[in-house]
Amino acid sequence: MSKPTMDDVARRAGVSRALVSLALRGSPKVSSASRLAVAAAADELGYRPNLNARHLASKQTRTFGLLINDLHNPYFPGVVDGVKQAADANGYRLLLNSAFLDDEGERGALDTFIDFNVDGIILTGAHVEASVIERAARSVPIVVVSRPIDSDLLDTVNNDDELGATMAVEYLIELGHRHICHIDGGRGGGARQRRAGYEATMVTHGLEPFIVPSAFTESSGAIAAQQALASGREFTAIFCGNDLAALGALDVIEEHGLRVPDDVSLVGYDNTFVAALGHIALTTVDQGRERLGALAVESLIERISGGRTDAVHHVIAPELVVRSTTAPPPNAAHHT
Amino acid sequence: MSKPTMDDVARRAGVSRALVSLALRGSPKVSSASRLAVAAAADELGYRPNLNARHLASKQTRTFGLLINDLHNPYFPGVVDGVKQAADANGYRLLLNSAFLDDEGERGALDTFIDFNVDGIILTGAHVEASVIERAARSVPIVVVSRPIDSDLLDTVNNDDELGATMAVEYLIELGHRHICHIDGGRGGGARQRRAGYEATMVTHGLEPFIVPSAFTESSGAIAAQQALASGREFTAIFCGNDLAALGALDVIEEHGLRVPDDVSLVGYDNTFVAALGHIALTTVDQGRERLGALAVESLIERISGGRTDAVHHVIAPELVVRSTTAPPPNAAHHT
DNA sequence: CTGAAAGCGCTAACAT
DNA sequence: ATGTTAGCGCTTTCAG
Repeated sequence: MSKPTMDDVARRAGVSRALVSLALRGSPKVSSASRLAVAAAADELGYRPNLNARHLASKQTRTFGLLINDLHNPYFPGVVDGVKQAADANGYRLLLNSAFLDDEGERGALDTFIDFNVDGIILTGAHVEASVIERAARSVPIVVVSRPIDSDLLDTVNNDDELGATMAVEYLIELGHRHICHIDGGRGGGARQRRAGYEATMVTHGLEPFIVPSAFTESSGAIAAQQALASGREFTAIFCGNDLAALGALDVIEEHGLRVPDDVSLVGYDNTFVAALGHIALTTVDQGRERLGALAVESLIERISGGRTDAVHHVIAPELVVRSTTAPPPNAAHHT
Repeated sequence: MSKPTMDDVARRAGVSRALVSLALRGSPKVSSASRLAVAAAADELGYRPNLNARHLASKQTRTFGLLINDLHNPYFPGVVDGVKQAADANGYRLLLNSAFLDDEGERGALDTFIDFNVDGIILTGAHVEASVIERAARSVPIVVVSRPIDSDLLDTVNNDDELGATMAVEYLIELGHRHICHIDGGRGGGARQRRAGYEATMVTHGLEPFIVPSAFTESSGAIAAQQALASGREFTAIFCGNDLAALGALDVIEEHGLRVPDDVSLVGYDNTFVAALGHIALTTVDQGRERLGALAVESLIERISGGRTDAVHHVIAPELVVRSTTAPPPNAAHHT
């Protein structure tokens, strides 16, 4: 005796299969007598609807595909939380896929979502070319989180990276820093905007930008810090593309016998839990990641149920979180 | 013009639908001529098979459900990596679900997996009662990672938590510690075994156990450390249930003006990336999490393709990773 | 309010 | 090697 089907329930309840379908989904056009009979029968049989059959017949899955690139980056769980909560609240399931940082994998994950007939896709941390995402967006609503993409085929949800970077750099300048290095985030989501914010702010203040290319990982942050130190260029502060890179930089700086923040100030981005550890206490910028996740779901639902078809690009304001890795530069006294 | 179906491909290639099905799945009983014609037609049409239809018809999904409880714990991404890699290698897709730490959610996630008809389920970090999991295991192969469960309905994959704990405590004892506190992991996977290892080792060495109940999170670790400190009981070292708890404890210890490892030695469990940060340099125990993930997939495949039906419980050896949070106790000189 | 009938797009015998 | 014929389990018109 394998799993009971809807027919079994119908037979047991003494009604037709169609009615069972309606009753189980709480349709208003079912008498309460039948409704009860069906519920009882389903319960006794331990009936569970076969989702594949349902999805095939209804052509919708009440499921969102969520593609996360780097599960190792503690930034993402926060986004997932926001997405998950909003999805739950709206009766949507989540199909998660982490893609291991390679474009081929991301493309494949997108295709799989579409083949599965998800009702919408949320991408975060995806590196794949925008055109690939746009192509996919023709068959299903897509929203991209934490990566600004200028497209009218899909929605995006971001914090204002440029503003966040500006806030961080302005803060360092206020502290008295003149030589501020930026370890950038390479292809990472929002990295370009943060770099732009850094650059513009430096220029505005008549300071010379000093950018070391890197990525959103600890190891690349370490390498970049290494290079910055080896370059011989003077700097008293580093603004890193994200927290992870800052962590890597922190290690290298201390290995070189320099102290943070006494010799070098350090600022990250994302306000991940690691930044909050008392032992690290990294000054950083908070994106409001739960909020971003929730907005992503809302966007999708607007398209699905609200019939919206034009793209919306959400931008929320980031927040500077000052902790203990920032202080006036060592020679601040001379400058005042 | 909506998505092309298999019929469209068949028509275009001038063959029957069944043949398209076979050709597309690389069956050997298709002439290379047809194979080519089908491939060409599919390509021109941009055909993609509808997975829901396929799954419904074939009654299998080539998909594993992966349930992770706490996405915020950096331990899990490692397991996911192992799982993902092994799944890819064997042509299985992954359906991830993070469950937000509540039993109801976990139960729901399990059901959803089953309703989706996944071919197997991998659970990690799940707190839900074993009986719930066992019930689910009657309809689909299940393997539980990093939580020892004595059941012959499902497989488990674990590191030897008791051994790992023993190694950690033995190491502290060797360093000269006599008063070692254990901040335990409560309901967390493997927590009971680690506690047992701690307790047994202490007793073996004629030392008195000092256990503070806690959980696998940073905040609970902090609270527990607070309690340990407030208790007035003497201790020169703490063995924590996992890295996260150790991080929380570390903060509290330092807030109390004590230094690690000079005043208090600290050991974690899991060897997450945070432990490896130069700035933290936490002594900890490595479970070999990628390996655990890979073994989980292997177990599932043995049941699915190998026809295995009796339960297998894998236990792999953990490894002590000594870093900088451990040192002889402050008064070591007196003891020698 | 309820039932009958026709698919959803694919796979899987069974023939040929 | 290829085509025919049934379904998989559900939803959804359409009558009544």
